[in-house]
Amino acid sequence: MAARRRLIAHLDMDAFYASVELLRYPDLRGKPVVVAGGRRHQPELLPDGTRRYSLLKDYTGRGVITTSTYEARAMGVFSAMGTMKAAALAPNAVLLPVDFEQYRLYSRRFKAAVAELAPVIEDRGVDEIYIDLTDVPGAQDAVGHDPLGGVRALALEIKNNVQRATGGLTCSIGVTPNKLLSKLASELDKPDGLTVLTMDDLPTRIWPLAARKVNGIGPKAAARLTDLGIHTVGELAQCERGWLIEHFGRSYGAWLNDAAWGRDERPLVTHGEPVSMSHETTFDRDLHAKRDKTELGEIFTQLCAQLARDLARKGYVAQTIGIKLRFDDFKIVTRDQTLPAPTADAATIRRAAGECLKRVDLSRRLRLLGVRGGKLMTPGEWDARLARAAAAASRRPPQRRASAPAAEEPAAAYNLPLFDLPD
DNA sequence: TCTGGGGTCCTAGGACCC
DNA sequence: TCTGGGGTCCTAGGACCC
Repeated sequence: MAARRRLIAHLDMDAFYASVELLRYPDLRGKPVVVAGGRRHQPELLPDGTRRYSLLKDYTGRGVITTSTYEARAMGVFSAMGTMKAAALAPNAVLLPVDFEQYRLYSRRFKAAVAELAPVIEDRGVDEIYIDLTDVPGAQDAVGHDPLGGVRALALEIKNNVQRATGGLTCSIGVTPNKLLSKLASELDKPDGLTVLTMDDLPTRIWPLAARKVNGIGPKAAARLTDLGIHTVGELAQCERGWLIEHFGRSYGAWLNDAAWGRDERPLVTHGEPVSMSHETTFDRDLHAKRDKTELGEIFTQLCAQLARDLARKGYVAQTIGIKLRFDDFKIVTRDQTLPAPTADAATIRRAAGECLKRVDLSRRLRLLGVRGGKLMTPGEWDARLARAAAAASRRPPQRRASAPAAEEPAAAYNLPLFDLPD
């Protein structure tokens, strides 16, 4: 009896946002299409029933490309690229606005389709998931001379189910013994791909890849590796563990060594509570705290109101309120403040965020402003915490009891925030 | 042609308590 | 009076990911 092997899949939807858009605009199929932020490029329905689309060359603004179709990618247009730069490369590509509601709808559909066949799923965002196939019936079976035939058939079935449930969307799947390798494998045969690897395939399939492809090696680490003469995963694997630890620290150095050798025992995380919620916006032009005070104040208040709405809608309160600023030189500054009690109230959030803002030097012009709520909990969790604290206090001698924090300080205790609330 | 918005996790220093 | 650890929370920044 062969030992059970760990079978972890990574499923990645192909050009997800763009593909969802093509479902409702089938006339765009085969054309270079990009999805990018902004509301000013909604397709226009003409009297004769046809649509007029915005083109990339008509775009002005500071947005970036969110997704592009494979036709647009062939012209050098990729996600995270500045939209103005993309327009220079593909001026006649069709430009569509993002519609997260629609993507979330299709996200739920494809995940449900996977769950019908394999219920152990880790959510990794709107367009990708990990799936544990280890204990799915048939996954461990050999088919003919192929010891991985069973899992190959299962993965194909998952792909078909996704396509059927979404009206034709394709995905790419990698199956390997762990999450790290599967994430790499799912990219090897994109789009509409399936790649099944074992540890034996490491030297031929993984080691030739750029180190930057590894999930966890970002632009900074990749640049440092390049400076050290390391470009591929294979070159990284040839580095001594101790040498990597010297250069990258105990934790990250050891991880780099493990990653290059395909070692990763992380389990799937099938549930999770949010840690923070935030809203931020990049202005059309850089704003100055004094000269553009009114405009900034309105945006600031709106961001707080949006955060409050989101918290309430999802049933959370936040005890830490923070702000994020990006200056015209792209430097980012954050400030935050933990409140005596959590809140989802717009005015309370606004007041706390205003306090944070007063601790920042605002002589430079601002490019971005954001508001964040952290230390999230449900109102019930907070009540339970208060009850526990009260019970503990009653068990202590009275002279040692700490004075309970005021639920909310009187408004007069706060100085006027720099960006005044409009009346 | 400059670079979005939503997140998570890690590190590190200082405060504060035992 | 001096010294010292451990543990936890708060804050700021930064890397990374989708």
